[in-house]
Amino acid sequence: MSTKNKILDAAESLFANKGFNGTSLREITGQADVNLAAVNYHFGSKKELIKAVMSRYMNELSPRLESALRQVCEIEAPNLIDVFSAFIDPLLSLNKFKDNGTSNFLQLLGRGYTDSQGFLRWFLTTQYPGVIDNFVLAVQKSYPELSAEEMFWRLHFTMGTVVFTMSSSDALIDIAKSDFDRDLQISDVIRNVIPYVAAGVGAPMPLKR
Amino acid sequence: MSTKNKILDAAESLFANKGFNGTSLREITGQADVNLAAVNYHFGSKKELIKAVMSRYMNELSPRLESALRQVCEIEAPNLIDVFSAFIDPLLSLNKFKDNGTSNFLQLLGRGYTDSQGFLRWFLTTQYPGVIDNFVLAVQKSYPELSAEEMFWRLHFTMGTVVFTMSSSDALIDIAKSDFDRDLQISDVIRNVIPYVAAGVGAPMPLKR
DNA sequence: AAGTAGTTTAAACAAGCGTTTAAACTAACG
DNA sequence: CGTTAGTTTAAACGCTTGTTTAAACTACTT
Repeated sequence: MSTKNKILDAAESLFANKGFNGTSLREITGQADVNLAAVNYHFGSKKELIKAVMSRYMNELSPRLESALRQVCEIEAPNLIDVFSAFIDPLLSLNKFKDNGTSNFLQLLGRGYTDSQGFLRWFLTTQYPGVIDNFVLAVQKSYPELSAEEMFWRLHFTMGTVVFTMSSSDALIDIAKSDFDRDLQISDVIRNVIPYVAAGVGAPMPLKR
Repeated sequence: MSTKNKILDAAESLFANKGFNGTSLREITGQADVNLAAVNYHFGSKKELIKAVMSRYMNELSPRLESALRQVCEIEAPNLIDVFSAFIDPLLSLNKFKDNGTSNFLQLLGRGYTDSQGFLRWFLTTQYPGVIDNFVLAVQKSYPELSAEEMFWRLHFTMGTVVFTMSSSDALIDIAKSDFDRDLQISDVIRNVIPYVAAGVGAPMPLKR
């Protein structure tokens, strides 16, 4: 395997588990078994390496997501469960693309939102706006009564639920094993969260005060 | 004001805004206008300082929360909106206790959950178990059909929603101003999130597969 | 007034960080 | 074979980190 890919793989799992700030280039190059200077040679800087790790996933994911969400919009009367279920297959397809792909990607998403002062939010909204646009369209078709303002809040809450859940999914799976004797996978976590966020976004419009 | 409190105040706002890993002792002592060595003299280490910042809030908050949740349990037929609304007054009371108290505390909670590999989860569950126990009791009384396993998941999702929302509440308030011309406060964010999490936790039990 | 416990201070410590340098190595082409 | 472009390497750079040291200062007690 190429040095570049060895770095990307090592950086990905370390970033997912310990955050961007919490992972040093020496840890990455140590786990990748390459020279320290290779990161700056191939990627220029640590920040560019972070972008490269995220891009590798987003380039795989965003066309699948956009197409799945467009399909939902073509349903005659879609509901919110349909909308959120559209995420399942594209997300799980990351596991074929790479071992632990789904889990790593979702954890990275969580890290990027809390580490590094909103840099990742800028990255996603500017580099991959198509996903967000199609998602909003699908939600609007499923719940037309939802005002733009209310939608803004609820989509943000949903982002929080998903990102936070996934960034601690390893711990959750461990607890499910010890407390309920269940052997769960990341796909089970995804399936569990869908009814929750669908109900949250679909909550009745609150009365004006 | 005492050196100790100057350090605690500076550390609190810096930790909330930049995370625990992202804040150096030199930034803290610089903003507090005290000597660098004062942190280690008064608190022993950075880790102990983090605990002290969290404890200052939890010691104020946990008795109020426990009592509010116990009151909910005494309602004849409480619903989930009652349960989550019980958090409002205790959380907002932190604003009397300190400027920006509510916002800072909730942001710190979010930081602690994602920074520092679950150290804060250990801290909260071992040091303040009474809050969690009373919360679970109140949810059970409001939604008895919810299985223990389903409850575990949904409470975790809720934690994620709240913690993530609050850790980025400053950004949210800014967006609400620019996009919808609304001047919101942290209390408005709290009131917005309650219908969402109440609906999420109250979602119908999924069919067995 | 001398002594003492508590606090503050400037300075230094060792360790880790991201990045840069320049030399060594590799492989392909003319 | 010699040259050249691409890659890897060890070493060092300058800087920041949390922590420690020992001297200076403060305020209260004997």
